[in-house]
Amino acid sequence: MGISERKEREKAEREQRIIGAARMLAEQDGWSSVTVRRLAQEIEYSQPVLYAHFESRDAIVGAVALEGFGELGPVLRASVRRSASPAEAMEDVAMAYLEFAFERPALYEAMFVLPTGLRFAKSDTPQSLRDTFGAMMAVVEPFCANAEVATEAFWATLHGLAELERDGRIREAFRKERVIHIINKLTQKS
Amino acid sequence: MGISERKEREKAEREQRIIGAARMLAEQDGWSSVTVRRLAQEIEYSQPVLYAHFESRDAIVGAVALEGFGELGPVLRASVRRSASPAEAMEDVAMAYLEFAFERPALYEAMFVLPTGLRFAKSDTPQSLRDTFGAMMAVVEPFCANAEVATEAFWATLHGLAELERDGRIREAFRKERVIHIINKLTQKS
DNA sequence: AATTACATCTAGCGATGCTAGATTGTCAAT
DNA sequence: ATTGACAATCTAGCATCGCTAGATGTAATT
Repeated sequence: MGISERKEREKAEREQRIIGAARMLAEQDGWSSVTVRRLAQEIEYSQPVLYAHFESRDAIVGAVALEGFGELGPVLRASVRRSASPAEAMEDVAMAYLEFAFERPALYEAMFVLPTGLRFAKSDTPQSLRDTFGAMMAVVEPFCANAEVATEAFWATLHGLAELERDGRIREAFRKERVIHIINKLTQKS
Repeated sequence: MGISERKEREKAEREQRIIGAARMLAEQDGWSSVTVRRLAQEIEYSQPVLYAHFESRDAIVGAVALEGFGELGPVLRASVRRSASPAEAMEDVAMAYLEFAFERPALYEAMFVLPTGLRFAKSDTPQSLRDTFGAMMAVVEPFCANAEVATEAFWATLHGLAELERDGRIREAFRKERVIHIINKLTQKS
């Protein structure tokens, strides 16, 4: 039965090519230019083939988002300097989060702005996203009684900073100042 | 020369009807169902007429956003309880901001998520948006040295809370807890 | 060899945003 | 009053989008 396995392998490969093409095109020309036709052309198949892999265009965006979730957690963990104080660790994570958002704007957009058909409220939250949340909680915990609530708030702050800066509502030049200010406040005991 | 004035008046009126229809349809069925054809039908004109008023569909979204900016500032100012302490004032503004976002999700989306073609970084920021920023700065100022940076951070936090809660990434039930936690931190002196 | 099942494509549907060109209506000048 | 110019408005259509039904070719099964 090596044949069906080969087919499965090929299918998985093709699926990855779709996701890769979508991500590349999005990062290059923005998500609006990621069309099903363009993707089909990129993987050298006709359009209906894409629908054998994904239910809709949104689902493709979702697959890219999922890839992003798989990367963000490790990036955050790796960002913490060795022998950093708890407050420094928090600052490292904050800066790393923002750099992630600005260096891969299309990926970040897929993860947090575009409709992807992914569900989060329930238990079907992808493990990689749970990990990301965990990475943030690790640096928030030392300073807060209710770590979960505090992490949600921390995350929201970072997301807001990323979004408002991305479309020019707050001044790019003051990114570091804002982070310093916030970390300073959040690491006060109360 | 009353004629041309009447025409101008009628044109302004029609423009307002377009904006109103867009806002209503968006709040009712989401922005994706606000199409130029639907709007034309709503105001009982053909589609090209809309392009005599707005350069593109995005510009219509922008006009709705602008209307929203005109409302958010006053809402925030009015939210501060009489004889509230500085910390309480900050909490009032935070809660009012979130309630604004959740009670008029489509309006908020137009203001802060959708592409609108509006510019913000420069001096052409609409006055109403400056006012909104001012309303937030007023409650942040007592607690921070660099009020501008602190306000940007505060605003970002609120925006992040609104966005993450809107698509189910953080728990709706803990909204108040998150706000309390944040206000508690931000109002510590440092 | 005939038939079934599967993989893939061609062609097209109903939308979308937007626009060129025809058509109507409204005034001013003769 | 008639005509002509100008502005307002509409009809009709383009290119593109996401998506899919039905045709076509290919491989596996009987």
